[in-house]
Formats: sequence, C-alpha cells, structure tokens
Amino acid sequence: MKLPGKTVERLSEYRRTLLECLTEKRNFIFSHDLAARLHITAVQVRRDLMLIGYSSVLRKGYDVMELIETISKIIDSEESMNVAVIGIGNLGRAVAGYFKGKRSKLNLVASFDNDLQKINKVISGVKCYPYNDIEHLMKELDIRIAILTVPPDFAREITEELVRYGIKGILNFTTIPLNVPSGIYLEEYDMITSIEKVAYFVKEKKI
Amino acid sequence: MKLPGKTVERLSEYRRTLLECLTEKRNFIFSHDLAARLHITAVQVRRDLMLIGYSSVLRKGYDVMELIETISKIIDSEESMNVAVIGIGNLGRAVAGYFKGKRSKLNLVASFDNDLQKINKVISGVKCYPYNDIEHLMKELDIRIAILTVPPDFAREITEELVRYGIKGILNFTTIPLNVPSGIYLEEYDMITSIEKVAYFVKEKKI
DNA sequence: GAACCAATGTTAATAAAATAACACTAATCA
DNA sequence: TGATTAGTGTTATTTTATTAACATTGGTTC
Repeated sequence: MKLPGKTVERLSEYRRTLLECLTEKRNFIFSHDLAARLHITAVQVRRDLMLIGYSSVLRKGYDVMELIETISKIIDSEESMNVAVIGIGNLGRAVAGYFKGKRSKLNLVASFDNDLQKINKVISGVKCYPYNDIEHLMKELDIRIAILTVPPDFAREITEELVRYGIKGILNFTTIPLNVPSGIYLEEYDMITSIEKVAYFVKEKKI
Repeated sequence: MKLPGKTVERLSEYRRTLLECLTEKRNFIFSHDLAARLHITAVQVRRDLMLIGYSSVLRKGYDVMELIETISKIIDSEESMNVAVIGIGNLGRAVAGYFKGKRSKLNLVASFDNDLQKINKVISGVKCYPYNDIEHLMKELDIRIAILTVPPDFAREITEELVRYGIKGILNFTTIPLNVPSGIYLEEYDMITSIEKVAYFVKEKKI
C-alpha cells in the first residue's frame, strides 16, 4: 500500500484523536465528528480511511478501538523502532518530552550532546551521551531515526556521521537544509519559515 | 499579488540563503546554485521569482543584495510586527532563541507563562509576563502574532483569550488542533505527526 | 560577426491533494 | 411496507504544486 504523505500525517492525527475518544468512553465516531475535531472535512476523513481499506459499522460510525488498531497496523512497525535526539538544547528537550510516559512503537533511547554539563545525565527522560559515542551506540542501541536539534553550524557535519553509521531516517529541525543519500528518509521543518509565513499572511489580510 | 503558501515558505528560505551568500561575498548567484543550496530544482526557483516579478540583471545570475530587498519588500510588513511566545517551556525558549540577536521586521516583545519562577524574568532574551497580563499587554505592546507553546490542556483556553483580545495570527505548536474565526491566520505544526511520518516511511522503505 | 552557449522567463504538461458529486445501504418511521 | 434519511464508500472534478519544454537573450569563442 503506497499512501500519500499527507494521508500518513492525518492518520497520525486520527489516531491521537481516537485515543482521546476512548478516554471519553466514546466507542463509535462518525466521519464528520472526527473531522470536526481536527478541523478538516468529513470527505477527507472518509477518503483517507478508504485508502487504508477500513470500513465502518454502518450507521453507527467507526468503531474507535478497531480504527485505532487498523491505523496502528499501518503506520507502526512490527517491532518497536529506536530513536535518538541529537542535540539536547531547548528544542531537543522539548522533543524528548513528547516521548516521556508514552508507550508507543517509537522508543527514545538516547540523546547526544557535547555539553559536559549534560553528558551522562538523564535529561527529559533520556540519557545524554557525547557525540563521539554515536558510532558505537547507533549499533548497540539499534538507532534507526535521528531527530536533529543541533546548532545550525553543526548540522551538516553530524548528518554525515549519522549517514555513515547507517541511520534510516532523519527529522531535521535545524535551519540548515540537508541532503542525504537516497534510501534515507529525510523530513525537514523550519520554524523560522513558519513564523515568517504567518507574518506574511497576517500582513496580506490587513491590506 | 496573491502568492501560493509554498512559494511564501520558499521565499523565506531564499532570503536566508541569500544572506549567507552575502557573508561569503558572493554578490551574484545563478538559479541552479540557489536551488542546489536548498536541494530543490532551478525551475522551482525561477518560477517563484517569476511570481514575484523579479528579473536577473545579466547572464551573471541574480543580484544577491537586490533579490534580498525584493523578497523583503514582499514578505515583510512596512513597519515591524510584534510577536509574543505563549508558554515559555523548552519549546517556547527554543522559539524565542531564534529571535535573539536577529534584526528583522519581526520583534519578539513578550513571553507569557504562569510559572512563578519565570514571571518577570528575562528568558531567552525576552521578558516573561503572567497570562493575566495578556489582555492589556496585547494592546500596550501591539502584539499581532502569537506563537503557542503551552501544554496541550491549556491550548484552547488561551487561544480563546488571544482571539478575544484581537490577535491577528497564531502559530500553533501544541498537539491540539485549534480553530479560529476567519480573519485570523492560523498555522499549525505538530511534531509528533512529523516523527510518526518519518517512522512510517522508514518502515516502508525497509519492506 | 556568425555560431554557439549558458542561463533565463514563460507556457505547457504532469502529479498530488482537496473537494464535490453521487449512488448505495441499513435503520427509521409514517 | 415503502418512502425517508443519515452516513458511507467511491468516482469525478477542481485546485494546487511541481516538473518539463522551449523560445529568448546577451555573452563568448572562433
């Protein structure tokens, strides 16, 4: 099954919304309810679910538990996948925080930094190692995904290392655009761009 | 001029890349060079610049300084625009950090939090105020844009307040989807979604 | 100065994403 | 029971974004 990127993103959002439903003891949900919670359209929801081949129990809407499981079967890997945060400054800690107390197929198993204050300490729920340890810890801990939150000047260099030691996916939060060999999945997000985008559209609306 | 959202995003990236060029004393740049630095195609660059009506001078490529100014004229507002960070935890501090030492049309003028340890202190270069002050400071400091980095449970409530007091744009980094009245620009980014997306595509490639 | 070249600006084609249209189904109710 | 309805699954259409194609232009080379 080859899902569009945007659909994958929404599946992640559906699942979290559905988990909320469970805590509210809602066991069935209509496409338009799910859509409303995410501020998208019901058609979009139905179309996405069509793509993953899920069908509702007619007239009652979707079985929340069942749909969670269906989505999980698609977006989660069979066994859990290990993740590391590279650079445990403010942003790194924020990202690490998302993993705390969550039981999911994604395990945050290490963070890396060169600040002596941080090395060997547990920060935001994860132990910090020096960058030099990347080589052997990548293998030892079976790290597949790296979340890059290092200072910009350091982004290229550390990426080369990650690639060299066999990383499979990188989520780049630095302002430096990276390029990686094909076969490695790269997702980039640039906060400054988002901020400037908001500013632009605020300005335009005013005019 | 009605620019596509994606083009606006790239203009922000072009400008930062061009500023780097200036520090390297590169005064002219070809579309394919600019593209290469951002790992996109030259056609994309040329098309975007076409949309903003910029033409190169000679077969020397684009005049870096001139292009920076052209882009700035489009994506910046005439006078500077004031921004506040709502919630100055790890993520808030990371965002605030981006503004430090940057001279731009976007001024970070305040942060808000309810942690007594933080209130009235300068954190990541910006003074922190209690949430209660939002009402009068919004007007006093002419805050137009809010960057939302509060804990999820608090997102809806604080957004209502921001809307009530006349916010113009919101950049939502919480995992809670918001909806705002039309006329207010909303941009949302969900880190968990990005992480799960990377995991999905890593898994898919492996299979 | 003629032939070529590198890079551009623009139009045309393709791909991706969102939206609309609609036929179908099982529960509802007059 | 048979019309009605609410919600679905799917196909068709529209919109948005990206990529390809190409004519044009001033510079370079012989």
